Amino acid sequence: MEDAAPKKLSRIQLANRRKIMDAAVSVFSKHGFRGATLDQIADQAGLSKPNVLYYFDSKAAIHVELLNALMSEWLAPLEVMDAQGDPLEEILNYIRRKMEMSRAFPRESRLFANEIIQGAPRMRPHLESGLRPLFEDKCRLIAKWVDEGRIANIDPGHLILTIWAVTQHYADFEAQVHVLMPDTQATWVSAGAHVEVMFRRILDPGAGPKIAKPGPG
Amino acid sequence: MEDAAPKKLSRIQLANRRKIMDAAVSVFSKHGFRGATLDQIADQAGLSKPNVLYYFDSKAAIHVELLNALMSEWLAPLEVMDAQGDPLEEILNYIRRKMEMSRAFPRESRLFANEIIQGAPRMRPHLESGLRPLFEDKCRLIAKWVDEGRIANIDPGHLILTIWAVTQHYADFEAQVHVLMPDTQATWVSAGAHVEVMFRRILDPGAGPKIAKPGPG
DNA sequence: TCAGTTTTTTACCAATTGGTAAAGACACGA
DNA sequence: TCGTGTCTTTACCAATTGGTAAAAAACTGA
Repeated sequence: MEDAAPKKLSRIQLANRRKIMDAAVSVFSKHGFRGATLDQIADQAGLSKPNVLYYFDSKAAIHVELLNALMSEWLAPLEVMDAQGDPLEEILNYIRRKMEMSRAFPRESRLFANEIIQGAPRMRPHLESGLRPLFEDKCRLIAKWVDEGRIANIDPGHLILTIWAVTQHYADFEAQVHVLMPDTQATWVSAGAHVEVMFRRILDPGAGPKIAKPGPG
Repeated sequence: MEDAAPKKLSRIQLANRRKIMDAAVSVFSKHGFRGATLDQIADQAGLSKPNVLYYFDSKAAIHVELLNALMSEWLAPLEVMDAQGDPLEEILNYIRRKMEMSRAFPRESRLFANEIIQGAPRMRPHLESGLRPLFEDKCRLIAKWVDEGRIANIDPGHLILTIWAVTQHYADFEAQVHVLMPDTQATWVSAGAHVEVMFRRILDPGAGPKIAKPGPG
């Protein structure tokens, strides 16, 4: 119903909404939803607070619009994982894309991380309806590859969680990583090499089935 | 100077301070520092707000005392990693301890995660002085094991980061994990098996040096 | 140019926030 | 029993918070 009006946005509206969204990514990712304030967002966007509220109904509205807008972008790399391709390369390409996203969009990664850590109060419906079907779909695909012996035996769900954990860690925990590895640029390079080597070892079917798989038949 | 007074704490003081700390873990881990309020902490502790401030100077004081008190507990599993033991078992035991901590103390894990994600504004000194030396020490140990060929060739620093990322992910992103794997108990069991298999594959020296190591000599 | 619309600013709230002052209730040894 | 120190409550702030009303300004097409 409220989606029925396809009102065109003027040049100014578009520009200001983008300014606000960009500022909101910074502020929400740095303080979480409760810790972020409209004044901070308005400041960073270069607008007055009432002016921000002229474009968005409320602080919560900014937050959900941000999450919704970013969700599909965030899931895109997983969506392109293709049943027709070479299993190892498909998974490694997914990992490479996720690493690149962590490097290029750390604020966005931390925005999601904040929301999830704090219990996903505003995003759970989206997780159920958007993330879960995709997750289950790709789990089935990976399980098939495992069954066919094209990658090593591994739990598909936990594999995906592990990929998220490792790749997003470099963005979400940047502050800590930076303390331990001060040369940021070198860290990203070596991190890329590390995850590549690591997941090759995990997925290489040549290593043979170390764990008996209680498969059908 | 302020540490010079070893004032004994009465039974009541001890009990109430513990109540406050426990409540603070819950509130800070759920909302981050900025998003948490003294009223929430007081409520959850079953005390009035001024009474909470009778035991702690300020909201910030509670937060830093929490982080400081938990820091050493959190690092303990890494400290016990022993140069004398079997490399693979030492590392796997560390991983098992970290998994157990994530399972048993997810709030504490999220408390740290919030602080780090938000830039570690109140914890950076501790990271520099407490975490970094330990991290570097264990990196040297792992590097030695790699040099001796007792585990597979891998970047020690990134290995440790990966262990943190994977183990803490199950606690920090519990809300998301729960959406994707609703049976919480089964998830912890399968997760334990998964990380064990995974890191065995990563570290098994039998796999041979897949990457040329530009070592000395 | 000018009426009509969109955008921005100014001036406000009421509620919540972290924190204080001071009086009152309590504990406990002499 | 009393007095002294510990603990708790009540009653407050001043600042910040998310949000509103309405006037002012800027832009628009004719």
